Amino acid sequence: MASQYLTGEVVERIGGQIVRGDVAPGGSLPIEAELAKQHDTSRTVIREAVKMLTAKGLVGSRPRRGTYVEPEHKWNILDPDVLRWTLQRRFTFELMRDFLVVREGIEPKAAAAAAIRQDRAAIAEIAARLHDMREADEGRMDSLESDIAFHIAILHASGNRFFVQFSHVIDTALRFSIRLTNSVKGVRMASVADHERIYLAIERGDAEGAAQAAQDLLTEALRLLDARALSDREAPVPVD
Amino acid sequence: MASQYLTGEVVERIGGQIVRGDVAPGGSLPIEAELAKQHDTSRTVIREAVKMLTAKGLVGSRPRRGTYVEPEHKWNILDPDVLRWTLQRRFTFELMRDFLVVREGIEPKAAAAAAIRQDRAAIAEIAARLHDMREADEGRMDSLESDIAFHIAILHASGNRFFVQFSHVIDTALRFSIRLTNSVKGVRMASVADHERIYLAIERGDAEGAAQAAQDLLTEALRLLDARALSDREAPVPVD
DNA sequence: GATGTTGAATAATACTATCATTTAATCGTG
DNA sequence: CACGATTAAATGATAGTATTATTCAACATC
Repeated sequence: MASQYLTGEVVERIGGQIVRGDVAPGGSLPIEAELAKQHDTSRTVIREAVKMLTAKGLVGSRPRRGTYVEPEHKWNILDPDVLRWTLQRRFTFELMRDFLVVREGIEPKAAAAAAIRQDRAAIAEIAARLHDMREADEGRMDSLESDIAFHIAILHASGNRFFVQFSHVIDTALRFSIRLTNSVKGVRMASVADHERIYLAIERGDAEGAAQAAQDLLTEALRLLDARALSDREAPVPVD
Repeated sequence: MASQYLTGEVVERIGGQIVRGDVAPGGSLPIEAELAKQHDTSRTVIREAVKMLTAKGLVGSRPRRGTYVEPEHKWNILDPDVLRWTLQRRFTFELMRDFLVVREGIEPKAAAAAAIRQDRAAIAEIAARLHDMREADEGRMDSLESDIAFHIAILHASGNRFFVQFSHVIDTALRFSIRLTNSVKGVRMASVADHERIYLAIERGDAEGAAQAAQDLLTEALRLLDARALSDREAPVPVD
């Protein structure tokens, strides 16, 4: 081996394995030398990979004890990588529901903040993404990407540093969320009109209206999710 | 050097410097060999430290280009370390306000979820933390710690995996937030009674009441913060 | 003159080997 | 059986070398 971005690949593999549950929290990974053999690489690369996983809260390591998986509550699930692994390997309706509840907390607040702040450039960006969504509706653009971009644009327009940072979380999770909700046959969950309501409220500085419109969109998504969860009971693991 | 957990110290130092703004986003850090000399250690340690900072989104590195600071929007500010550095070195009323708005999004939702879920063990934990707060009020316990523990307990009682993960963020940030709001002379911002209202609503399964009580507490905190921001204009940088 | 190609310099990436330190587990004693 | 000393296993740290991607500039080509 020596494929340049090798450390990243090892992080990806081991991180994925851990999140998938190959090693239970509290359990030990093989020792560094053994991991090096398993991944056909040197101990140095393994050490650097383990350090990255440590930074994400997935593992810890002490002399003699070895490298062990941390309890789940220490995992930094808001880290884009960890979140992606989690959604890829442990996708359930329950998790999706938890995520929608978080969005209910964040997005209406962000929309309201954007309406108050009136950052013209940022609002123009939202309009542009709305335009993309219309194009996508007629097949001239990617529907998933433009939908995500619209939601991200609102977070940016809020001017709240934490909301901006949430973009990564929302971005990663929406790729799964939207794919799921859209996959319900015959139902186009998030219509362009619904999104437009949010934009218009922000544009005219109507904080409450923006929050309400964002809330409505998510309430509807939750309703659909619950309906579907009831129909195909405990049917997880799609995507990718 | 050779102080055993050296890598962590180097991460702390370099991470702190970056967040403080010693190197502007886009700018380059010294080359690995130079960093090793500066921190009086080996290149290996520097490499492992840089990898950890990479995992937190603070830096990137490519052959020939060197190690460079990523634009701020790529920083994983929800990472406990990054958040702590940010609050330690860039503490402003604006940031504090942004954080309170996030809490407004999260905590009422978590309180409502806890009221619906009715996890008796988790609710007992909230009661215990409330009890600690009363003790603290009479000087028999640490006020900051018990206040934080109370809020964290609610997040756990929500049963929402993302809210639980938020504990780290809230925990880190509250250590600064509460210290600030409490430092306003003569004003005890978060009274035990206010917290008790939240607990009682959760306990009796009143989702809306719990959300409202949590919301009220935060609204009051915001009001106080704004009032203080007006009085001692642009006066940041306390704590630690 | 604009554009594309080649090649040398450079700085990071990857690997190997070795020593130091910490600490869990074991072994001997009292 | 308790408990301190010993041992050994695993990570932590260091030094040095080989490899490779990237940049930048010189050069050729259109």
